[in-house]
Amino acid sequence: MRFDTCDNPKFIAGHNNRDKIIKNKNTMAKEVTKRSDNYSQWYDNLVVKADLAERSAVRGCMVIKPYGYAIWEKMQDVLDKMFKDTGHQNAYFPLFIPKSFLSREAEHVEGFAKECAVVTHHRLMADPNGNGVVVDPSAKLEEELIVRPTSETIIWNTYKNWVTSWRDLPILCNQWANVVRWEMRTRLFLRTAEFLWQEGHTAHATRQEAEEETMKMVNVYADFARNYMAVPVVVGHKSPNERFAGALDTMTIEALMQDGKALQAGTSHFLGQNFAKAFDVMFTNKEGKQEYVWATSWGVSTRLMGALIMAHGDDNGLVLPPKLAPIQVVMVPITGKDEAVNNAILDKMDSFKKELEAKGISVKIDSRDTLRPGFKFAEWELKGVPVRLAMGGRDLENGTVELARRDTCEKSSHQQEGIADVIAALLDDIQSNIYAKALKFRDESIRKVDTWEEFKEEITKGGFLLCHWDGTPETEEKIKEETKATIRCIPVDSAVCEEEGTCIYSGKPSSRRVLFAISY
RNA sequence: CGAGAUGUAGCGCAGUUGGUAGCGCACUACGUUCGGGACGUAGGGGUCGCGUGUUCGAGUCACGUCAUCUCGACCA
Repeated sequence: MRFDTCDNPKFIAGHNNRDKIIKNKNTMAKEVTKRSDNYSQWYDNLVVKADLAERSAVRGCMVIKPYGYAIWEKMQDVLDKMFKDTGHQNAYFPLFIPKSFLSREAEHVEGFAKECAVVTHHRLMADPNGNGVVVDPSAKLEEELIVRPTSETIIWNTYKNWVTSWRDLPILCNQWANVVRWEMRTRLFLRTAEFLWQEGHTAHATRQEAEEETMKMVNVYADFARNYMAVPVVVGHKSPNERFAGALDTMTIEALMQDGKALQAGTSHFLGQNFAKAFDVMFTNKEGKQEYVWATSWGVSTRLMGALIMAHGDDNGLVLPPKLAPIQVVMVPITGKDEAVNNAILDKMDSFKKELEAKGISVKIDSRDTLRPGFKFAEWELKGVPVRLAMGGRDLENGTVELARRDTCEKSSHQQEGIADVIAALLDDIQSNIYAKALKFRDESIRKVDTWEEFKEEITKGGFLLCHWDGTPETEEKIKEETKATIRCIPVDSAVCEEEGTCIYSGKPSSRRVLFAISY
């Protein structure tokens, strides 16, 4: 485990009342847990304190607050464009699925049955005993409805009517939706009973085309994670044990969190003809023969929010990559008694704001006059705003401003002239810096391990272990039982993986290494 | 569903051998402040999770119940 702290002593130095600062530091220490003390608590704490989300009155369900939702919306905007650029269209399918649909595909039902919410009645009535309302027994549904845990079944039942000829293919649809999976234990963003996601569902005439689609979309996710979230990911295939229920192959992007645990951040499934057969979706091919359609599905969820928080956050709060930050620059005026000076500062800030907005940079001027600057600094750091600009009476005289970057907490003084260009460059630099930092951490956390003894020791330290595996589900299961570690993926892309060796657990021969970790 | 813990103001907590509820933060008003989480003064806010019992009297004791959290099993 490793944490980079950002406890800059400059924040304290020079203040004329050290006792007060220390007192306040203590107060904060109580409020915000440090990562090294308790990583889970730090995470939960941060999600709430940074105003991203909170627990709701409904068991296992969260309220995503405006600031958190704004980040999700930015993610949606980028992903939606990427989907459309790769030829997909949005559509919407029902929240409810007839219960019988779920059982059409045997593995699928087995995978999801345990976590489905079921609608049994369509009406309530006043309780005859006077205790509020009860279900109206006469309103029992003929066929019960499942609240979708994922939409393959309802969608493939629909696609049946959309496809008759090879000319109708491919179908490339995506939907933005909520789904419900009744989990035993929940954590904000990482695992909630209801969550938001997108699910792409495509239908193809050939196996090859569907396999290419599966690969294409996992690469879209990897691209998004790396270039927008600034989170490095490993792309690979899931082992049969970890595969999506009903898929022939599941591809995944795996990210590493700062506590050394892995997080599955997105998946893309090659479904073969399983759902086409279950829902009887056939087409006439160019040769005039009847054939089952080939399918894929792929999704990312609000879990990405969790990945974002855990990949970059520090003991001062959230650290947002500029490309996804709802507010990229916050301006804090340092005001005093002189109203003329205060107004001049705010006027300057307004002009900076216009310049920045012309460059497509989002800016907030924090002109709340009942709060002191120090409080605002701390608050915007907690919320992860990439760049802060502060300006007071002295700056006004000198023609300068102070810039602070969230990723390193470094402060610097700049001339007002050309400040928009400086900030634009700084945002780019922050984006690449936090990626570089996360990449360095991730790369340093990948180790090759060749003996079982070493494996048991190393896995407790967190990170990814590259090991030989004999390819059997039994061995994977044993390793999981003894160490809690699972195969996160069989990496597609790594030259280091492809070498002969012997399975770490069984000693049987293996032709390539796979990636193990303890995961969320 | 197995093991453990906790429910007292919006949040975090204290509350002694049972005697009628308090602290910090937050909140409201006014004033002084404002370059790293300000200070003063004055305020407001509670079915002590719920129920039953013991008692003259229950936040406190007993039994029951509900909820939440942590750790397991399950999962994007």
